[in-house]
Amino acid sequence: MSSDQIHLTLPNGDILELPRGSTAGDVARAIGPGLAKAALAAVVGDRLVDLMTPIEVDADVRILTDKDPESLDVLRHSAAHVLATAVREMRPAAGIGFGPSIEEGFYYDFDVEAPFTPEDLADFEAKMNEVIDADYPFERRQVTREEAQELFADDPLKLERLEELGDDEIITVYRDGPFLDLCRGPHVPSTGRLKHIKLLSGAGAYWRGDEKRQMLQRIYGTAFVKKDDLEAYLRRLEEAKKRDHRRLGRELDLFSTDERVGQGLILWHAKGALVRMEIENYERELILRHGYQVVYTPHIMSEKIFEISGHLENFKENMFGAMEVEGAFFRPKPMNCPGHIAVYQSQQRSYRDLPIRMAEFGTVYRYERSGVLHGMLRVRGFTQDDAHVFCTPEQVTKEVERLLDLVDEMLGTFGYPYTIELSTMPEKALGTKEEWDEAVQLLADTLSARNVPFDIDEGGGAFYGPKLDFKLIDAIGRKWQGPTVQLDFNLPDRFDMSYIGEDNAPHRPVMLHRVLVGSMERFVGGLIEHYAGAFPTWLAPEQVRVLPVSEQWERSAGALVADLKLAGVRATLESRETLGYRIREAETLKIPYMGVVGEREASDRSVAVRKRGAGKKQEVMDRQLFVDMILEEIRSRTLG
RNA sequence: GCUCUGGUAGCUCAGUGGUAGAGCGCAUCCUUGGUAAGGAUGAGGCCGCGGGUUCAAUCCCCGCCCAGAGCUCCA
Repeated sequence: MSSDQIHLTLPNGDILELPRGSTAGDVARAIGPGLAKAALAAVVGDRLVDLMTPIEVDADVRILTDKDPESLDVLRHSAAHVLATAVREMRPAAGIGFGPSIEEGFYYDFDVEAPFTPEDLADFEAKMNEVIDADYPFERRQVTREEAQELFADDPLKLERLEELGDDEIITVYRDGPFLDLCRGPHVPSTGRLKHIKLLSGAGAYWRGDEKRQMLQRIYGTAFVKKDDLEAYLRRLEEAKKRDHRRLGRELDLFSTDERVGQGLILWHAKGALVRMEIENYERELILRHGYQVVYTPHIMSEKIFEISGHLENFKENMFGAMEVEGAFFRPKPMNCPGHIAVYQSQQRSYRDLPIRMAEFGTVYRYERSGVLHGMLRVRGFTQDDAHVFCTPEQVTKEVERLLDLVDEMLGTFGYPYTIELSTMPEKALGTKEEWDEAVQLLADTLSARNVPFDIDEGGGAFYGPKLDFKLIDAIGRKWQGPTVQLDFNLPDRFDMSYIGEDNAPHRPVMLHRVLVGSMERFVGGLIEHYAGAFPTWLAPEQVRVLPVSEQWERSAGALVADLKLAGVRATLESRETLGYRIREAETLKIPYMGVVGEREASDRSVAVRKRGAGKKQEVMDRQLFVDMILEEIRSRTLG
């Protein structure tokens, strides 16, 4: 076997022998002209590379075509270069920053005098299509540091990036037509391989994401292999817009904000409050069944307790300022844990008392910078369905398991599939590395023991402990922050918490923080989008709207409303305007059921039931059956 | 907080250096309807707030407040 040959193993097990330094493109050509033409990139070993990168050692090689999901990343990264190509053609003075592919597309940051207008984006997109039509090959070239410095002499941002590259790193540049970029790759073979691109928006972005650095102008776009995929993505953006909880919140009269009240503070209207109340009632019933006790603690507390808890040390920038009362300082609480600990410490605890599972719908206030506020999803005052489990070290695993069950039951009720992330020690943290490792291990073991899959979020823990984050997946596939379970080996120390053990000596309890919905505000905001405003009957603020065909049948219809109300169903009577108008209105308001009463129904005490979204497919049924059906639907919290 | 964009009737939005319009909604009247908009009439505006330029500002300029798209950060 000669040393200038390498052996490349293909996915089907075949081994190709090629000269050392051959590229993945050569591999594709060796396999066949069809694949050579279809190839976009390749995976060599475990590395994603382009077809121009030389291969120096024996490896497994897999050629990627537009059928492989990995090639989408490459495609989008190349699209970012094509964007920069277009921008540089039209604005030669534009400085260039970074241009990576991201989850749903790509962006490129430019250093320009003035922000881009929507018209600019349209022009750039047109230019991009010219670049694509020109089908410039992407040329990869390895260069020395000195060469690179010369090539990018006029691009200070690129020079800065170059500075950071270690001496042992390979420096490569990529050219497509007139545009040259410092870039690690990989790229598709030529610009003509990009078929379906779309520029989406422009916005400011700090250089290197650092708010102390200059603001660049970022252009977001996306690219897909297939036209259908691009169109489906754009449709999904439209769908997301339609579901926007701020818009539905107003249209359905669920909540509002008021600048006189202040930024990031939610006014729950009667209908929104009903949705929240149902969730709270459900959850209270759920947790009492799961062995929790419910407490209430004050909204403001003396600063002393936040000194003990470490919040003034670690969370101060998120806390509202102090208010002075008779020489003492008070603050709105940013978390509920200190209050719960104080309840725990109101008496001496025995191991026989543990575990104590203490819950509260606790309203907390956090100072959030104005720019991050967003509808109900990011606010300054919110109510957490907070709970703390105080237990012995031996009980932790069991308690975590119980929490997994609780979360599973709760999320099932709302129809959310979910994934789990385990977050580890962040930079700014209380406690020792050993305590953290122990806690992380315990959580991981508990999940593994039940065969629950999870991802690791390195450094994503809260400052006081590692956590499990449950990510909800909504009806259109978006991820939302869901329940969290956090282990805390720190607060018990800071508060010097104890319980008396079997040995008649004091011991330190373990503390678990957990939320299910997280914040009522964020959860309801998310639910509005998940259900697109069409709440399942048990949550719907108005469950049944009864419509007499004409005012003549108002008495009969009114009797039905009375029956429904008596049974505990939220029902209303609407008799103005035409029947068609009222049906349209009820559909628009996404009321789950309409009950139409006319001559026929009045005479035999029935009702024509029209279900939301079902159009003319209605069912005439006995009124008692109708009431029972609704009640059962509410009782079982049926979805959709 | 930063960059940009916006703020006109309850909502969605037009509009102009000479104090303002549409559709929906709302009110009243007519209509008494059979499954997604019946008709007529009418009310409703500190044109976000403060200052400046101007004979004159909703419009131009400055500051502030609020909202939106992002950046950074989070339940």
